[in-house]
Amino acid sequence: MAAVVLDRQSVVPLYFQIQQRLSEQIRSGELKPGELVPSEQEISARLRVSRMTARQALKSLCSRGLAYSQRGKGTFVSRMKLEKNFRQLLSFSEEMKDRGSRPRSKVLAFKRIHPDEEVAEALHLGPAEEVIFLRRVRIADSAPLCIEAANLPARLCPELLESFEPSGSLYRELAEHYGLQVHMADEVAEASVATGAEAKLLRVRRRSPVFRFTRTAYLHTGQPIEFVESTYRGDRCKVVNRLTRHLEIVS
Amino acid sequence: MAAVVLDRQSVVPLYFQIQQRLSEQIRSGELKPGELVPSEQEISARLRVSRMTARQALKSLCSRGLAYSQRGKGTFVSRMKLEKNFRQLLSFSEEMKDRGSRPRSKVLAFKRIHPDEEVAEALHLGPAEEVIFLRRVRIADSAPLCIEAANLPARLCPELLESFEPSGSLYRELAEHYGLQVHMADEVAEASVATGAEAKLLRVRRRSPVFRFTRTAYLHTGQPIEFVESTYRGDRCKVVNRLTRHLEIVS
DNA sequence: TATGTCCAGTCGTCCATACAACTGTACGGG
DNA sequence: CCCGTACAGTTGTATGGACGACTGGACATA
Repeated sequence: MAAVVLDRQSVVPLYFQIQQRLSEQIRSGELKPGELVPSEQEISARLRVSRMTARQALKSLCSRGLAYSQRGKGTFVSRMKLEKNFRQLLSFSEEMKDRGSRPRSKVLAFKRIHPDEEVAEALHLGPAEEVIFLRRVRIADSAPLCIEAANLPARLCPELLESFEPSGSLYRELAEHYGLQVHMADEVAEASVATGAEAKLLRVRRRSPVFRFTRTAYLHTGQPIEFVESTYRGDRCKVVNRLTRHLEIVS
Repeated sequence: MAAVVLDRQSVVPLYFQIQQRLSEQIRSGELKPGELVPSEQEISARLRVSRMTARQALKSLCSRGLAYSQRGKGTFVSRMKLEKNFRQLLSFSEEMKDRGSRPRSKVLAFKRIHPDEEVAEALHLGPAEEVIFLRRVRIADSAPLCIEAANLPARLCPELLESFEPSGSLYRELAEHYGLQVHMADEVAEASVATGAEAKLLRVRRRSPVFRFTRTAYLHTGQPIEFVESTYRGDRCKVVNRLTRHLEIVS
C-alpha cells in the first residue's frame, strides 16, 4: 500500500485526498475495526506532507465517524455499524430516488398567501410578507405516502408560481433557479392517528397510525427557507436518526 | 470589548477560551445574526495568538452552528433559531432532570439471559455470549411515559446485577462503575398504536398512538454497549431532530 | 456609461517546528 | 516480586510564515 501518489496539482486538497484514501481502505476492509490507523507522523513521512496536513485528514475521518483518536495511543478504526443511510436531510424526491422508487405528486394547492403566525414566526418574516404555499399528496410505488404542506418566503423565490412545475422536486428548483442550497433543518415528529380527511387522502383506515412532522429548513447562513407540515403513513415509514452525546464543557 | 484577557496558564486551551468568548457575545446579542464576526487576522492581532489558533476557534464556532464562513468575505453569525435543546443523546434520567421532573421507574425484569438473534447482532456478540436484560416502566410526573427494554453485553458490565439498583440511572452506573461513556446511538422510530398489554402498563386506551424506538448505543470506539426497545406514549413526547445535508464530494 | 483591471481584505490550504500531555513498555533498584 | 523512573511513540496545542482563491470596491479605460 506504500506506493501512494498524491496529486499535488489537483484542485482537490491534499488532506482530502488522504482522507479519501483512508476511507477507502476502511471500507474495503484493508483496515479493520479496532486496528490502528497510520499515525500522523507516519502519514507525514510516507506521503511527504506536513504533520498538520496529515492531522487534518485524520480529524476529518474522525468527524465522519469512521475513526476515533486517543491521546497518547493513536487513531483507530471505529467499530461503528456503517456510516451510510443515516438520516440526512433529503427532499422527498431525493429520498425516493435513493430507494429506487419514482416519486409522484398530486398537487392540492399552489398559491401565494398570507401566512399564519406560526409560519411567519418560523420563517422570520416581516409583517405582511407573503409565502408561496404548496400542498401535495406524495406518492411512492403507486400508493400515497404522505400529505405535505410547504411554505416558502415569497421574497426569496418570487417567480416560483410561474416557473415551477409543482409536481417536481422543490429543492432542485430552489438550487437551479435561485442558487438556494438547503443546508440543515430542525424537525419535530409526533405519533398520532389519521383524521378522516387524512385517511381518505392516504387511503388508510381512519385512526391508523401516522407521523406528524413539522420541519423548518435553513440555508447555510441560517436563513429559514422552508416550513413544512407533513403527515406520513405510519405503516410506510420509519425515522432513522444518529444521536450524539455532545458534552458541553461547563468551564 | 477590546480589554480581553486570555489565561495562558489555564488548562483550558486558548482556542477554546476564544470560542467561549465569541459564543457568549453571540448569545448575549452583542454580536447579532448576519453580522460579521471578528476575522481570523483581527482575533490573531487583538489577542496575540497565531492565526491558526484563531482559525481553530472560529471553526469550532461554525461546527456548533453558531456561525458560518464564506471564503473571501468573512465569518458571520448564523441566523439559526437557537442552538439549544436539540436532540442530544440523553438517558431517560438525564432527560427528565433537564425538564425538571423527577424520574421514577417500575422494574419489570432484571436478569442475565441469552439474547435473541436481533440483539446479538446489534451488540456484535460472539456465540453463546450473554446479556443483562432490564425491562422497566418509566414514570415522569406520576404518570407512565414509556416501557423500556434494555440489553447490555454481560462481558462489559459483569457485576451489574449485583451492584446496580435497577430503578436508577443506567448511564451513570456505566460511567461510574465501569468507565463506559456512551458516545452516540442509532435510533429507529416508528409510529404505531398500543397493544392491550402496553396500554395497561402505560395507562392509556388500547390503540392509542405510541412511538416505538429501537436504539443501539455505542462507546466512542464504536463498541456497541446497549440495545434498547421502547414504547412511548404518543401524547407525552415529541422527537426533535436536527438534520444536516451532508453533501458527499464525489471526487 | 459600461467594462475591465487592480488591490486590499478574507478564508482555504500547506509548510516546518516546538512543547505539553498522555500511554505503554523496558529497565533497574529495592 | 513490586514499584518507580526513564524513554519512545502518540495526539493535543500553539507559533509564524507562505501562497492561492475568492470578494468587493476603487479606479482607469474604452
